[in-house]
Amino acid sequence: MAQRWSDDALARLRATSGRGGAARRAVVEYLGRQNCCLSAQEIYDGVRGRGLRVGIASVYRALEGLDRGGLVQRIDLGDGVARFEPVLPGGEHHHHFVCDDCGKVEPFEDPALEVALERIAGGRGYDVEAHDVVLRGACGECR
Amino acid sequence: MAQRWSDDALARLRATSGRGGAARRAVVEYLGRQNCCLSAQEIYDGVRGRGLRVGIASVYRALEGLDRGGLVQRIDLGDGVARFEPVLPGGEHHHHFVCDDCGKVEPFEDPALEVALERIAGGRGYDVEAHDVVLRGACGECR
DNA sequence: CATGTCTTTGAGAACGGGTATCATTATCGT
DNA sequence: ACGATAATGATACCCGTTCTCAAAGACATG
Repeated sequence: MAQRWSDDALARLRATSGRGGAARRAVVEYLGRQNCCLSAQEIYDGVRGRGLRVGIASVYRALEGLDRGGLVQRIDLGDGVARFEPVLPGGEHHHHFVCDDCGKVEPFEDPALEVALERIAGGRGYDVEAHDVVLRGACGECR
Repeated sequence: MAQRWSDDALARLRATSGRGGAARRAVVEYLGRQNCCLSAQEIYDGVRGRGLRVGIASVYRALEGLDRGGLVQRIDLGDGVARFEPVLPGGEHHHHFVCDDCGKVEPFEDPALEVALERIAGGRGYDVEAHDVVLRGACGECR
């Protein structure tokens, strides 16, 4: 599935952008292997760790393209660092719990929450396209 | 009510910090007069606009103290700027809708959403103390 | 009220994530 | 293989936030 996302993302990037590139490919492949959000710096370190000489600017450029195409979700956990994670084709997605104590980030899913969010989207004059939910507190270990 | 929050916040700050200060008082009073979130820069400009010579560092210091005491909520709308708003004593609070087009920020309340969030807090191993919800899309005017 | 101690304050330097710049490199249709 | 042109990497830059430190202010005491 992750492989699937990477291939799909690369194909769509090429369709809108016209030309390929090694840095972009490295970022997409690295991102497709993860299952939760990563900061640009983490992606940069991860890709560099494989011996590829990519610039941090290229990481941001790739992420911007992915974000514009809806292939990646930008997540803000409140620490001033943007994180990114693949948007899976099925539409299912998760939210995040952040431990105030140890800083650990854990994903969670909750259908009832999604329903409540959908209702809000429909009920107001807004045209809601995305929603971010972050829970904060103490995790099981730190409690 | 706003007046009430300011007085309460100042009293509690003094209790934990031991000593008063003009900058802190100015920030708290300015913040207490608002009804939605403000950035540190907006608070700084607002206080300065009243002719008070306060430093931006003092604004951040006051906000940090208020945040530690749970008197203010830190809100991250995803644009890299932290915003702050008073936490009202009743416990009622709202979330935010951000227009991707014009950047307008509107508060909204939704009891059903709160219920869903409460359920999550209870159901997992976490000890949830706070939750942030941000909806993004096109507002009524920009649609 | 005057004094002394200790906290707060304001200005500006420092820091860090993210973006812009620009010469160089790589891609891909021809 | 060639050439037009987009992508890349290093680095300078921007801006929000934090740190530093001397000066000013607050409070207890005499």
